[in-house]
Amino acid sequence: MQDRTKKANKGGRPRKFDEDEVLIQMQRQLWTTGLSGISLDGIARSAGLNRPSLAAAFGSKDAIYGRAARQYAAMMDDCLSRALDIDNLHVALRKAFDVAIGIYTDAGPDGCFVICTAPAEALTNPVCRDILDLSIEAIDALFLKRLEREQARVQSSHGDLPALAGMLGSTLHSIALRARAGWSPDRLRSFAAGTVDHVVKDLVG
Amino acid sequence: MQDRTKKANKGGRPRKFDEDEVLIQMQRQLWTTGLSGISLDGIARSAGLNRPSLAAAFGSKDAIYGRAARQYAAMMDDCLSRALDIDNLHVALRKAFDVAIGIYTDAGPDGCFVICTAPAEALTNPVCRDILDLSIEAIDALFLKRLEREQARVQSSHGDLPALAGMLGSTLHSIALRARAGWSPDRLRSFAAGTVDHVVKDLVG
DNA sequence: AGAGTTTTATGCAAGATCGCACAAAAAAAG
DNA sequence: CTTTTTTTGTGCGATCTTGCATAAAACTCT
Repeated sequence: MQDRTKKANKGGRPRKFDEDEVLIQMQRQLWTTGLSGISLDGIARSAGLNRPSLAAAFGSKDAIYGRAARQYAAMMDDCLSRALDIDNLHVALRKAFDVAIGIYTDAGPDGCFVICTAPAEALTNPVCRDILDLSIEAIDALFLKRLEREQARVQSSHGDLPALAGMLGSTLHSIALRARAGWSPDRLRSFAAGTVDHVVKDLVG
Repeated sequence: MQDRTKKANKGGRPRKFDEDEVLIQMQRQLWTTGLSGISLDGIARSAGLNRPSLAAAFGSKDAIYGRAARQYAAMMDDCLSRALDIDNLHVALRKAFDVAIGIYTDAGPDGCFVICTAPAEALTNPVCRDILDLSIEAIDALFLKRLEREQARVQSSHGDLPALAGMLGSTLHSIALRARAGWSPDRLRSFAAGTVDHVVKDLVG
């Protein structure tokens, strides 16, 4: 009966590594190589611990990927939610895309962890399929919620909200891919502005 | 000095396979598993020939992927161009998305070959990076060309054409991912309609 | 200090992967 | 019929990958 997190230590040799820290390192590795692009050996090396330790702490490669992906998705949701919390819709949307573009390009042309690495194996690996599906729905829901809040604020019934939210989600997906293809942050921001301006004008103007 | 295609046969044992036919089979295999999701052994098995023959005819796994991807991109470009050739903008765009959705879902929830398999290894494999970048630019260009044609037809200077083309391209990218996540053709068509209607209204209405 | 517990670190064994070599087979050319 | 050319099919060897076993190390609790 293994506990998912660190079990309440009642003795035993102490770990040489911090679980969260190692998870971040493995996340970065999987982010750049994809799930099948790296072996358990490679992950262990890049995380600075040996394979049996890693296997004991995290399990199989799929399990590691799953945890890394969920951690990423939660972080992303958090960052976007905070940005979208801004009162002015236009500012909120631009901020949300700015934040995302930052994450997609800060450490290199990485793009989105989920959007760029999960699809490749979504047909053969339930872990990838599930996280992909969940992430897509989550992003749509995030934008839709923000647009609904805006529509409630101004009493206008302009615009098909789910469609507009879908356009914002699509733009984010595409930016994730374009970042991976090497587009510069500036170019990505300008690209995002096109859709954002459009959506805001349609809803408010 | 190897010829890329079949060299003008002036003797020698005849091949037991058709090169184009085998390429299609390998393309389908790579489409579902991704580049790193299958071994040369597996590709050879699924194509019905043995590894040395395959290596002699096509080269490394990267070379195979490159040819499969280029073939797919050319096919896609062709299909979309034909659809966009329709005079009525609204009909043309809907047709283009219908065709794409067909390709993305006809044989299962495959999504787009390039968009779903290239990003994962784009950072570590120049072949993947290049085909991804090219495909993104090609799709943008395709939509932009069609919108410019429309703007020339009606003498209106409404709308930021590159931005609108980008929104259409983003929608196509997103649909490629959503198809891979298991969305039904009907749901995808309805999703596409949201952006298409929007773009058409902005440009023409 | 001793017992119990947990992690570390090394290493082995089985299987996958891939490049390459080599002989046999099948066709054209002389 | 022989030579030349090209493909086929088998198989070997080196490396990678992964699960598992095992002994030593480090810490807690009694």
